[in-house]
Amino acid sequence: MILRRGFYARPTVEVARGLLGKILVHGETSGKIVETEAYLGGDDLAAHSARGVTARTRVIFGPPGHAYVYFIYGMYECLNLVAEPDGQPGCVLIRALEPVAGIETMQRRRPAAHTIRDLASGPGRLTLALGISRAQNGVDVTRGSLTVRTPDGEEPVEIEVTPRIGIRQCADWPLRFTIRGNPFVSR
DNA sequence: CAATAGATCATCT
DNA sequence: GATGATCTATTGC
Repeated sequence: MILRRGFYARPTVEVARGLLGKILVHGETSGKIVETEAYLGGDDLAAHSARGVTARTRVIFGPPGHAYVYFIYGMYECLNLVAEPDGQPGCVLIRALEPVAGIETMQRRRPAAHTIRDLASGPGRLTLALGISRAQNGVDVTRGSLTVRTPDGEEPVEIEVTPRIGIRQCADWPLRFTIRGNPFVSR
């Protein structure tokens, strides 16, 4: 089942928690989402949307259920899914996946990864493994080649909450969500 | 094993 | 002109 737009048109934190355990699919490759972070509107200064609408951040303010892909550190791209109703900022950073399908393709795209565990355990890693780039910025994630689905026989997940990684502003806000004990969570 | 430097560029000041 | 929601290779113990 592909997640419908209504799933994303909710508060960002609920979407971030709800995405854990879901399957991110791009072409022949897919992986289970095991780690997310919420980036809010308002006074969350760590979020790209904190300084208002710009050429880069306009998709965060757009309709939910779309991909926000940005380029960072001159080398890597990171994937977010837009939450909140149209007009309100909020997005969820996908930080780590447990590879499910197309593993050989992922290994070809990530020669530096020597174990399955390292294939997609990080924001920059999973975009490389799934072949996601800025070409996917703004695409609709409820249809097309990039989607999120509920797994067959979905199991309940135990969620662990911690501060977000790699930021300076609001560094102690508990907005990082992981599946407790899952070995594919990044370090 | 832990610490750190280097890669490299879009975006905003 | 500085900085950043990172990753990797290399150095040093």
